[in-house]
Amino acid sequence: MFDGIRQYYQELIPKLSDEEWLQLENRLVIESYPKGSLVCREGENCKGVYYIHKGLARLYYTVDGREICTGFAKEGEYLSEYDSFLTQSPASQSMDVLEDTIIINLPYEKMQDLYRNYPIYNQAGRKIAEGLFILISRYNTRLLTLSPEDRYQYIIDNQYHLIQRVPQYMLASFIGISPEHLSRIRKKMIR
Amino acid sequence: MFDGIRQYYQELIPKLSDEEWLQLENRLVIESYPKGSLVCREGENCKGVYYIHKGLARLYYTVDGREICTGFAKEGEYLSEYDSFLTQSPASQSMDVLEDTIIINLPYEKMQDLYRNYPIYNQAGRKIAEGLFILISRYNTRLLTLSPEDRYQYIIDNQYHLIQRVPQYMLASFIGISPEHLSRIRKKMIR
DNA sequence: CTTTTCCATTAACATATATCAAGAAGCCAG
DNA sequence: CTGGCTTCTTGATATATGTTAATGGAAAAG
Repeated sequence: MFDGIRQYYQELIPKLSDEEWLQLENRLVIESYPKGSLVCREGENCKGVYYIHKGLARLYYTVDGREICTGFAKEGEYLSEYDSFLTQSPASQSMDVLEDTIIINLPYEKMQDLYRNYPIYNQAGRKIAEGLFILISRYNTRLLTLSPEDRYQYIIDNQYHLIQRVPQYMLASFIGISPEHLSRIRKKMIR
Repeated sequence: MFDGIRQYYQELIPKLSDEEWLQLENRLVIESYPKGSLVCREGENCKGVYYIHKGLARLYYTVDGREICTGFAKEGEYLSEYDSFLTQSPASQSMDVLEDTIIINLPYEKMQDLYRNYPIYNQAGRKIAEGLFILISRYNTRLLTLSPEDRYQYIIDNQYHLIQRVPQYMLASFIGISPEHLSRIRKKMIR
């Protein structure tokens, strides 16, 4: 069960000891979410950082009753409304799962506890934050510098699993356009 | 000279010792940039994280010969093409200064050196990365969920110094619209 | 299976925002 | 001062993209 996540941390902290790992493992919580269910809700404090053991999760804003997706995570990846998690303030995005999903959750209090008592985890925390920064920064770059068509092409080239597992109208909002417009772009690209 | 930046780190690491601080101070480099000069250029590896001691710096993409601003930093704030800095890969944005500016630079190698020999700085690195994540994440939120008019209003309410120190056409690209459109929005808001 | 719901496509139309072009205003340099 | 940059404004026009609505197919539910 914990093999994947242990390897994940082992790569962040090469010299992680068995004892230190055990301290983390003892703080992890396994949670199971049926397809379509909410992991955390906009307006509430995000209670964890979520490692996806199996399944697919999504992060999204709700604006005027419409959903705008900003991120997805599949097996072996992390996802969280990290702003809300870090500041323990109301989230501006919700998180739900698009398939039956098993999550390994590191709750906020446990994580602070870990930082305090096992300072080596600051190194993991640093690299996680750095990784999330790079992720959102590149997402931003694509939104600001590429055309809608090129943004879709980027997904085809680099995140093809999303094309297979995520409904097209969600991908449309992910690249910042309407579902109808994406449909037209696809039609044009086929020619 | 180093008072501001020392206090900055002291807040990130409350129990920072004099010895540890000295190790950081010895690695800092003071740099002076005349108004309009480049701190780092798109396509090149970003060599530092820059603490602004005096002046005003800006981060921007160049797309089809046009500049798109994504961030500003004034005295007491940090700025960097952090993706490029962390990965030591070509930057997708350039950084320049809008006024005569004095920067305190922590170069990449020195920072890695610090992480290795003084692990406590992982805590500072974590908090800096977390802070930068929150910054870009909220910028993203505003771009995706607010109207152009509300994004401009946000600057008036929360970053008024930008209105005073940054040319309007740069602010326009910062909120994701053309200079002409911002001019019209301003006209409408005056009424 | 059959029914319902969800999703993708297509077309006609609407609109926000960009672009182009010109002039006015402010500001710096000689 | 005065002439030249740079920036801001304004108007006319263009266009990318959104919106609305209808259709058909696929997938899920019973």
